Amino acid sequence: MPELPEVETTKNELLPSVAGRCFRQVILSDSHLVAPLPAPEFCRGLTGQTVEDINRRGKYLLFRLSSGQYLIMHLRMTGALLLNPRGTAPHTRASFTFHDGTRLVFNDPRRLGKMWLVKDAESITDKLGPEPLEPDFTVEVLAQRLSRRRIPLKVALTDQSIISGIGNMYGDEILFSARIHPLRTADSLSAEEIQKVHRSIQSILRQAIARKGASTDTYVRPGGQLGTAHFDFKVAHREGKPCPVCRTPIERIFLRGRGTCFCPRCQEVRSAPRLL
DNA sequence: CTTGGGACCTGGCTGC
DNA sequence: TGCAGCCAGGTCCCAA
Repeated sequence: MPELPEVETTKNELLPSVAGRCFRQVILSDSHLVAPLPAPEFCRGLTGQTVEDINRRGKYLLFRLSSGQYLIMHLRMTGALLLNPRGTAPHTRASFTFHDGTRLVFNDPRRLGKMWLVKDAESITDKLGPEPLEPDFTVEVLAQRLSRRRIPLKVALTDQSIISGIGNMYGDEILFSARIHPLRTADSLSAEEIQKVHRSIQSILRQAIARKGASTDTYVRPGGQLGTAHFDFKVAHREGKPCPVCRTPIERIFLRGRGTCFCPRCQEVRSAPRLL
């Protein structure tokens, strides 16, 4: 599932082939993919515009256009962007052809992905919490974002309005790296534990970006290559397998209807569990 | 404030 | 072998 490292990789690898290119033709094969304009107006509005830059905010990709508008994309569960794919990808939802012949394809088997053409990117991203890899995301900022929140830490880490970019699998990896139980409430952490969570957020995400993301499911890089971050996973997607540290079988519980994997020995509930 | 559930969506897996 | 039914989880929305 595309989370921050996958979206960051997609942005980085799209940029050299897309920046400075002008849209010649836009074809939508799935009209409910786009908002707020109806599909025909979306295509017309994009045609003739040049991509000035691509940025990432949380799990969103922001294409800044020559008109000052933004083309915004969210890959949700199974979306992927492909550059000049060979043949016809089976789940093509949108196809963008640039003036120089470069082709960009939005592929999405489950059709949960979304695209917007808007004047103001803020209208889409304004509810997102801070970027966890930016220099202003300090330990103090994390402490403040988690304070007075009586929700499980796992739920807090994956709440896009508290911190942006972390999803289910990296949330599990971060908690294992910090050796903290996913059910500990966000407001129960000691200063030392918050420090550990902060370090883990940055190291897990940075390492995953260095590995070009995790190809556990449908995620592929724009050139079609797989990411390799999932080879580093210690708990995510590893229910029943031995913990790489202590060999205890990895457990899986449900939080907010989402599976959460952790090591019951390395991530013991020590103090102030409150939820157990 | 919090939790839980449903909705969206479909390929791939399970079990009969 | 075939097919119904479940599962995956990012995001939003609603009820309690």
